[in-house]
Amino acid sequence: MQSTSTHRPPRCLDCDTRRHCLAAGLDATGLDAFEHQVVLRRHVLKRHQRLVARGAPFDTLYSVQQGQLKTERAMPDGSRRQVIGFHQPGRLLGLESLGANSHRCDALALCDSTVCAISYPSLTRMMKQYTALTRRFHQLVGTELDRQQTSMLMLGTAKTPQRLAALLLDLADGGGDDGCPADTVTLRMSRDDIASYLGLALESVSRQLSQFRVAGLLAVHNRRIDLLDRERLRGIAMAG
Amino acid sequence: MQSTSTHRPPRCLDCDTRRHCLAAGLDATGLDAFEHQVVLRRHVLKRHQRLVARGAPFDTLYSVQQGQLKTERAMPDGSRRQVIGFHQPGRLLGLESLGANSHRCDALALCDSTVCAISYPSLTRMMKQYTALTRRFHQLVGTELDRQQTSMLMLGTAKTPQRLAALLLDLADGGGDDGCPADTVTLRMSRDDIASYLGLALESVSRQLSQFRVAGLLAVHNRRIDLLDRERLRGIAMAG
DNA sequence: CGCAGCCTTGATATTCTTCAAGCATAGTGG
DNA sequence: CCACTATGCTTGAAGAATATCAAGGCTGCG
Repeated sequence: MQSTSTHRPPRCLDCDTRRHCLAAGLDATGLDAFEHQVVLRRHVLKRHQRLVARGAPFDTLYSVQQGQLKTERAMPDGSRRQVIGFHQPGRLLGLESLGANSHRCDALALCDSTVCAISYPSLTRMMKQYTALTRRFHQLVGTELDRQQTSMLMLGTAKTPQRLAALLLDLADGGGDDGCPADTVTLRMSRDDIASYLGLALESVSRQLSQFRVAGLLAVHNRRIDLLDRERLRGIAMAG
Repeated sequence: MQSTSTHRPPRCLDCDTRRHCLAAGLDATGLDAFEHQVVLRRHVLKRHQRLVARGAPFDTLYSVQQGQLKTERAMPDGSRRQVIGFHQPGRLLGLESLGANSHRCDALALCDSTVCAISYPSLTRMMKQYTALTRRFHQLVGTELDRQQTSMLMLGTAKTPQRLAALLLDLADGGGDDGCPADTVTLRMSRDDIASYLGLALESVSRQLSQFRVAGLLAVHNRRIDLLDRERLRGIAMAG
């Protein structure tokens, strides 16, 4: 972890993403305990700043409060990197390290972001008492596994158009600040990141975007994408 | 879940895989509580028998005691299936459903197997009291996420030879009944299953096995594979 | 204004899939 | 016990999808 501002953004009670985060479902007392015993601090990250480095000792999970991050993973020998996930507010980072002593992924901010550092030992302690917290934690873990399996399914069986359409729709859902689908998606990541995540060459991503544009499915303005025909995109994402 | 024998195979105390399963690390008292309060029953499965059907209400996890199972996943519309994982003794099934009300995967026995059904509500209750159990559960969850991310990395970035070499070495590790690497691997799954898991056509798997054979890396006797040159296989799995 | 990074597009090369045929194996019933 | 059949596996040839190589354009920042 690298140096970050020590400024403390919204406390749990005032936090916009409380509804979706690990603390969701806690009452006022619980929320207070969570904030003081479990949340170690809040990190304010600048674009491209690293939050977690692979190999760092694991005792902290991270909850995205604002912004967006990517997690990356490399082969043991360093060859072949891949983006494993894009993380929007409410998602938990570091879960794949629960079985190890050290973090298994790098995590980097795609835009200016804030992240809550969560003490894993303290979380464990607090879960003994707060069933709602345990339930929520397990929910997030399950969702994460589910999401990854969906990614595996994409990487294993889907062609380029399906992969890209699915990602765009994914980013659009929950991309609206209200958590609702938005008709315009701002890509916070480079074409390179997208390609890596989808298991494609970056040129393929570029070409596919152009094809979607020509087909009238969307409009491309740099990293802003206007979804013009959600229905057809959804059809492509599902069945090709 | 389909009908299974009601015979109860090894109790926890006598179980060979206790060392690797969810109950690892529990003392005698804990083990007793685990067996009586958390383990609902043990399923004896015949080859090809289904343990879990996608969509079944979720309140049970499964721990593999003996044998091997595969989990499969399909697109919502049913097109495109993929094998998500092969599960050997000690592994937990159903974790991806923790965030949902219903199971998200199918699970099928690849050979005659026994599986412990674990009540998720009871497990949650018992974890409040037994820290070691919580720790172990989180460890298994983390390992599962880690494993899946490694699969994503393979599916996204690796060529055919790398994928297959990595799988063979994976199956060899822990394939020995003592949990140690074995020099001969018995594939419990079809070429089709392997291909699906690796995101390839089954013909590609077959061809690649032949190439490995010609190169003197292994010998193929149906589903029994003798690994003749682990080192070179490992090199291929890592860097191609 | 100009540089640097990012993105698009085109041409070519490669990998993998698909289609098709034949072989081997394990299981079945005579 | 043996022949028979279904299933799974291997191999070959053709074709499709995608990567790679190469060049040029756009954009945002200094």
